[in-house]
Amino acid sequence: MNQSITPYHHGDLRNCAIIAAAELIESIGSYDITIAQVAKRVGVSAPALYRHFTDKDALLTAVRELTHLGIMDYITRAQADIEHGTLAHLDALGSAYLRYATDKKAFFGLMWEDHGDTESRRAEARAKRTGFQVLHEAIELYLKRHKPESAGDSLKTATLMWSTAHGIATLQHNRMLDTFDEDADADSLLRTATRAILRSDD
Amino acid sequence: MNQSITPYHHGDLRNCAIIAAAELIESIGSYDITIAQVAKRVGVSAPALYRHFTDKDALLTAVRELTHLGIMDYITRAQADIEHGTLAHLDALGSAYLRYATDKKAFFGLMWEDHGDTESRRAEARAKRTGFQVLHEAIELYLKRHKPESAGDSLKTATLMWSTAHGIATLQHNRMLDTFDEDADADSLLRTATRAILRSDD
DNA sequence: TAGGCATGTTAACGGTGATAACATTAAGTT
DNA sequence: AACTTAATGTTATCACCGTTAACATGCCTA
Repeated sequence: MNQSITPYHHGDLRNCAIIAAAELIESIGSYDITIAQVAKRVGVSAPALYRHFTDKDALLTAVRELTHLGIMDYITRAQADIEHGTLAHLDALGSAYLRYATDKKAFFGLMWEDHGDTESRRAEARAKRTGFQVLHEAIELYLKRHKPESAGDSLKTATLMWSTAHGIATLQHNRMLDTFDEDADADSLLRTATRAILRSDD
Repeated sequence: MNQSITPYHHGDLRNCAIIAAAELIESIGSYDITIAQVAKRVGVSAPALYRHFTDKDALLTAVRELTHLGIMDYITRAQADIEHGTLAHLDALGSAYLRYATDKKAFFGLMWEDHGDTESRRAEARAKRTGFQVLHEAIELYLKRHKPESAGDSLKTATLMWSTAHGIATLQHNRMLDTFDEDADADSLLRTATRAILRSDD
């Protein structure tokens, strides 16, 4: 009798709030969201969220975890059908990174945002390093095969390639690539850089 | 009689507010400042600032102009005593960019921040392109001297070099360079990239 | 010197993140 | 089955922020 359609206790508020926040961010194309907006989307009062997140940043941190999963998904798919350690493999990794930055503009911005919590920053650093490892291993494999005398530089080479990809991605994110060169194409730019850094023309 | 120490009319509120905002940003190391904070620093009520800036973003946009002047100053000083069009010249430009990013962390973040106003974005794009032109001309000169057959690629080369410098700068800004390679040195990384992109070993 | 305009003031509004005090339900104990 | 407790919701409220409105002051010009 008089059973309410939505029960008093949500049941899975934490996860639903994270997903709602992510959906909201994607739909408005910005991570400048409000606790109240998220609460409304889940159908709950705003303070209820504070039972599951210490503060707004904690919620955004949870969303950032999703973005790390998301970009790893892009990367994993990109290298699924490609022979590892080849130049095509490196191209695919870079291309996936750039594609994520443009496809998921708001998420890409969020995942590199400067935030306060030092606790979560270590966890995020670890997640990003995991992504970096994929690139590092691919480069290590490439160098061992094609330039064994440079295999010792694989870490520096990987750092440099990530930096370049990241620079291209962020400049494109700011619409600056077009400003500098209206014909600029992020993907081909990165491919050029990859070949220059590896000093390989094939 | 009864002359107030601070007159009712400030006299140069607009400029003082911009400078106060910049000082505030530098002192707290973040561009997450408050209109009230700026007003207090200038010794004026918060709404007074709205006589000179349409909103908070307009004030920050004015500060961003300062950051553009600031980085141009770094660049101009860096190339003052160096022969233009040399590899050392390009190194100096890159080094100045990286130095600004670390010396003026908050300003560097502010100048690349995503903000709303479309009007001011064009002006800022122009300011940034001015900085880019310096790099572009330096590279054009270098290529004409050392690799005349590649002189036609000067624009793409400049875009690529800026992207790399920018990527290194932003990753360092996020403390990610250390995360990837604890021995990473931004400056030497960029020098390596410069030489790879120019395919020049000297 | 009178009046107008630029530029300052205080008061107030809506929205935000966050906390407090209270309400409801689920789960465990006897 | 009934009582207790902890988890998890609610509404009320706070301080702060950006911003606007209404009013005050004082410089500049006719």
